[in-house]
Amino acid sequence: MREEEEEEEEEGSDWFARWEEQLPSPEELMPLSQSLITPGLAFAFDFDIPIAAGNPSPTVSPGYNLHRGGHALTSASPNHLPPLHPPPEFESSDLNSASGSGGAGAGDEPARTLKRPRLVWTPQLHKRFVDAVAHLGIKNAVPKTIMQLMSVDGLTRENVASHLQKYRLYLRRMQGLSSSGGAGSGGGGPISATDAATDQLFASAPVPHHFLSRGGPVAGLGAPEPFLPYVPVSALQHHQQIAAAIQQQHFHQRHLGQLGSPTGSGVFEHGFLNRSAVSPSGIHAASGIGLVQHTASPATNFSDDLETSGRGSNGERKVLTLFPTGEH
DNA sequence: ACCGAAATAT
DNA sequence: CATATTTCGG
Repeated sequence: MREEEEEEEEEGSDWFARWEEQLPSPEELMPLSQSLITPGLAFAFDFDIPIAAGNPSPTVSPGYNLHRGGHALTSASPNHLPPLHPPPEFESSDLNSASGSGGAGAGDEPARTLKRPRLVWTPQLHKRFVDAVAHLGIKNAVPKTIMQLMSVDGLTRENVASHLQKYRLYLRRMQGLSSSGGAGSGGGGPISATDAATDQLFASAPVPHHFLSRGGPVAGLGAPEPFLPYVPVSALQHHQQIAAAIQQQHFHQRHLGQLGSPTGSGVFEHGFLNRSAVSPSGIHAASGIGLVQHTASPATNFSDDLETSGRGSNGERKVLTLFPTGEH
């Protein structure tokens, strides 16, 4: 059979291996009404009381609401391993579905002045973003399309647009760099420090060859492929979102000073989409989620590909460097 | 209405 | 200080 030029997923991305088996219909997940975050998961972060042990309360119904209390949580521990007592079975539980379809019109949750916390772009998420863009072609890669292709719940056009903006700048930067020999210092560098930092994120994802400079529609085909699995969303998540919750609270622990490393502690701990959309439906949201079932592999699936920690602690900026920082 | 970049907020 | 969100213009 044909092999697309898929990006070979290294380490840990098993879902790629069998994604074709369960490949869900785009229509199924297209409707981003499902709340990816299951209530149970929500509890996950609710347990902020680590080890507290007690927590025998599967009773649910606490309202996954993330309390914005400031509690430190595992902050000191470099080890952000997922708590081992996560909700073993996060079924949909009850959750006030009530309205469900009955609500009909107007049902949508206005979210009551709920401000969206802050979306954290994780390498995984970014990866998806890049993949989507790659398949769409820079040309057609517009926020809306990308957003739809990514099929990530909670992701809004604005989110993508913003990221896309940065991404483009990033690409531009690299392009220009190669050619300009030394240049650089002369008129000042429009170089924003941001670039350097963003690099680490962008570097995490392989940049599709032709991204630089030209971006044509993928070979000009009329019917774009189904893109890759839309599913990873669930797989990607898992404990990460827990971290997200943490981050959500206010965890902004970066602050390294001018000499600190950008990747300081906690930068890579960010989580994932933390949006508990609270979709009333919740019914089988599992459409695309629960497919981790008949895979033969026992433990696997989720694997954290995040590592890059590299925190030197020595005060030297450690940038992941997949690309030469362009040392000038 | 949407994209794109700047400005602003966290 | 770095990032993400929001605002402004095309």
